Amino acid sequence: MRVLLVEDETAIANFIAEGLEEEGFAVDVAHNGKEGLRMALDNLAEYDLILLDWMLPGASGIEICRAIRKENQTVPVIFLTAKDTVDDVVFGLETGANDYLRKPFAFEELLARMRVLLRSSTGEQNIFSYADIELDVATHRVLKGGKPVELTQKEFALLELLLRNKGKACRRTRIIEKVWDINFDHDTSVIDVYINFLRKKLDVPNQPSFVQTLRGIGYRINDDA
Amino acid sequence: MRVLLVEDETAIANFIAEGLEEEGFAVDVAHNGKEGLRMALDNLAEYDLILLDWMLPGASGIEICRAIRKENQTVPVIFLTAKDTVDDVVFGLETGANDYLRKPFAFEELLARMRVLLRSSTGEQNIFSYADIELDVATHRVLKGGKPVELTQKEFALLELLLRNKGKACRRTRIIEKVWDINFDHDTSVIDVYINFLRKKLDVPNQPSFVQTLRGIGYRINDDA
DNA sequence: AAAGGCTCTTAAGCGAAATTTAAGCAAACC
DNA sequence: GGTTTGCTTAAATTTCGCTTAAGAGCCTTT
Repeated sequence: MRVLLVEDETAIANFIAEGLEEEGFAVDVAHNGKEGLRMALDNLAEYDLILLDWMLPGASGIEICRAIRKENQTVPVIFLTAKDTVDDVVFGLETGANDYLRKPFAFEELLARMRVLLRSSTGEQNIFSYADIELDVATHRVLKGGKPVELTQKEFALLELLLRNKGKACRRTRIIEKVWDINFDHDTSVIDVYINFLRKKLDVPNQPSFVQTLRGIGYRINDDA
Repeated sequence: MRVLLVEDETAIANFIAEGLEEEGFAVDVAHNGKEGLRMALDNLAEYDLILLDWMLPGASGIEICRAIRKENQTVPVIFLTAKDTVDDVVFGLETGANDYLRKPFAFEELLARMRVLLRSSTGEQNIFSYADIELDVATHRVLKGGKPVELTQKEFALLELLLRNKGKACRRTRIIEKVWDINFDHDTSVIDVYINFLRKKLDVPNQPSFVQTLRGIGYRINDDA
């Protein structure tokens, strides 16, 4: 974990830097605003977190924070400053900082707040695909070759079922149960009709269909892509 | 934006809830620990942010926070509490909270800190836009082609939800839950009416609407601008 | 206290789109 | 070649969203 600390008072800078190093962080220190700005912009991708004093000779912490946010929306920034009115805090946070500690602060609290910001958030996705067809359950979107294809509810539900079972056969009775109702009239041709709708929207002309017909059983999307 | 507030002192709870509602949040209040725990776990996915008092009858804020983190790693949690030692703060943050405010706090600071957490859960932004429409969460204003457009709370909340999810489908049930209430009568046409209001205020006559209807699903603002 | 205005919600008719049915045709299997 | 099963199309039916209008609730003004 690499941290950039911009702080002009040497005593405070050393205190924080040493404390963080003991905790296993790699710390770069900038002792004035200009140096801080340069270091931040030169190696922005290298830093996992940035600590900024507000009042600095050369360039203020606010300016540095704005410059950082222009380049990189995600790297966490914490203000450490003696400016302690509510307006200061609000202003600092609106500039793009993720947290704001009023001096004097306890080192332990700084550490705890840094760890909060470093806890990585992992967003998971629910995407199923075959060849150049992609279906995103979360956003309810289907792409074909990168371009959006508008599907109706039933079309989407049917395609989702088939893709979730890629490589496996989907029996007609199971399709009826999952996409339509358990108590759906069993001799109907809705499935055929909807398979036809999907093929019209997703197949490439004069090419084998993306979904195989299993005569007497149901349908299957192959496993090969 | 839907917020769960767990706070046993009625006066404080009302003060915060009303303030947040004026800012356009949908707020659910739990008045003791047990209720808070139940509400949090029952509808965790619906909340965009959770505010917890520490000392509560029934179950402590710490317990609630732990239970939340067991289920969901990402929803932002802020402690609001009179426990003000550094050890308390560190302990609270290590339990999984994202921020910690010592009582008494300024409402403005709470708001600013909430906005920090809400923008980082949606990509570090306070301004959302589509084509010449701009929505600023911080100032609660909407511009169309640079000119201010007056929107009501509900209109604003709906537009914000749609813009935060630009490119994604917003399902009707999700819209009802986020902008109206979790327990809102589900067969109502409020959504249609409000979409209509937004279209009247923001669309260009004889041009496709800024928001697409996804029949049977909900609405979407496209990704292309 | 009444009047007016604003926001939010409900309800109903209309029209368009989605879904289902039905029927004739084509392909596969025996 | 006959039978079964699936494909395709068009028409019938149903659902869903759009649009209006109107009423309830609340706040402000007089």
